Amino acid sequence: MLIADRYERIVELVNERGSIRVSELSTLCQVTEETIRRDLDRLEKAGRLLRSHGGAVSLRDRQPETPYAEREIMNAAEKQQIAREAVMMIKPGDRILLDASTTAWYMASHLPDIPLTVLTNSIRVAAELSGKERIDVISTGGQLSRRSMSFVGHLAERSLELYHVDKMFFSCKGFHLERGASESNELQAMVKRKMISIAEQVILLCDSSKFGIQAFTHVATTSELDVVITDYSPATEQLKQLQELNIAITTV
Amino acid sequence: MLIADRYERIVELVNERGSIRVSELSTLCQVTEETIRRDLDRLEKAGRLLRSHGGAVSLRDRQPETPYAEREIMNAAEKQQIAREAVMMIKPGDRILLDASTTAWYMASHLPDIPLTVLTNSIRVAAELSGKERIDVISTGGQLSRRSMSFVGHLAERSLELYHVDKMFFSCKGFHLERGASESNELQAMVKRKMISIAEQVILLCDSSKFGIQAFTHVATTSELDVVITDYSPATEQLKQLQELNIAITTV
DNA sequence: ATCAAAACAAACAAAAATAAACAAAAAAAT
DNA sequence: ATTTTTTTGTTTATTTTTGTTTGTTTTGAT
Repeated sequence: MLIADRYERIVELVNERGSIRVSELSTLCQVTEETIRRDLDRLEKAGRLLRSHGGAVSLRDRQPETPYAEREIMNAAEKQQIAREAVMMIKPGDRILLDASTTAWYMASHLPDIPLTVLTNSIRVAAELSGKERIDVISTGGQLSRRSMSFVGHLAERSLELYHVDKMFFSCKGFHLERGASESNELQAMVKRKMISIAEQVILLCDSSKFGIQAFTHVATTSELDVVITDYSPATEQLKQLQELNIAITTV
Repeated sequence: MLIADRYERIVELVNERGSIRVSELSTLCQVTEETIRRDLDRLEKAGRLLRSHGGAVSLRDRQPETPYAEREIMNAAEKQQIAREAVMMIKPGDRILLDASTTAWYMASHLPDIPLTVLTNSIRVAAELSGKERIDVISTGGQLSRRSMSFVGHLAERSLELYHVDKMFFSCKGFHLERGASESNELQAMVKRKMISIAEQVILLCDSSKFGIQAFTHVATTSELDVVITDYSPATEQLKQLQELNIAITTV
């Protein structure tokens, strides 16, 4: 069994039963208790369960039910999956950039509390990360955009110019293989374009609802992307196209 | 049963019945009374119930409506009064600056939804104002300061340099007639000094707990202030001093 | 006020769980 | 093919939990 499969199995079991002992997981997964303990440590850091002496407890039922605003979010489960996958790309010490998308917000909530520098224009991301002490959070500032609870405009772009980051994680309204990533709002698009220009590696978080869509404003050509994380399974033809552009695609 | 499960069970039982005896919990959970006592100590420390001789009582229904963080705020009523008074100084079309103090946050919540431009380094102020559509909100951005949920540092100061405002409303740790306004945190102090430099009119929001106090870092000399709003009644001598410096004082 | 029962706190010891260190095996990177 | 990294199991401390014992404090009835 793959290690990731075991992780999934453990989380599943914990959520199913509410709580479970290390010893039980050990026999169920056919690995020693030590291994299970190490797994639980990681899963706890990843925010997928809670450790307790002797075993682990589920986060479900305990965490406040998803707030009103969140229930309306499209493809929430897929976005969460994409966010989890994206978090796995992050190493301690990384300087990363998160945009004001829902998926980036999910990423923030799944980020382990490790030394990191996070630059963002999202209030929600900043607020979420305020609870993680080891993470250095920097906000771009700028004009408040109510709809996305983020900062845009000249000041936001100007602030971004001061920095350089290892990885940028962002989402958009639409993603089209030939036409690239696009956004419905001009101000948001401008901020994202600036973000791309200061990032070493550009990672698009793209749930299936965005595939094949072209929105109002151009944000990035496909070749500007380095990685696409998605729950959509592209056709063989499309995969070849991405390969030719040297873009890694991760399907969750 | 896992320890965490027992904790949950205890809290649940306490909340269900309002109160419960150690002996009863002991038989229900199948552990000795000593263990229950230790559990109750921890749960009380975690703020999940209240200890009492012989057992524990629920916190439910006892909780005040103001959230936990707000309960700890010193002189909350006075600060609210000061905030209301300060809001009365604001005219439609004003460009104002709010710092990251509790009083400024209260001001934000009392601001009417009129055409205004508000510049701030506080996340709470920005979030509060996101509900008022006619107000243009601009955040400075910068490094996140967890304690005050605000932005500080070079970027915050740099952003401020781009603007000029009619009125700045701020608070501080201490205010001393001879020594001026002071702050305990150097980074916050630097931001506030910068704020003062870009404001036409400087208004200090000063509840009585701050009067006569001198904190670590200097923020502003008394003569830099234009208005002081306070719930403290200064002595005639002090009033004369303020008058000589041409500083208006409003006592709420 | 006095006293006995109940409740508690502190100290200790045994058991369970965990953490740390190390080496072997497996997987990934070069 | 090799080196490096990651994962895993094993062994050995260390910590946490729990029950027990002993002495102290609180409570409520006399």
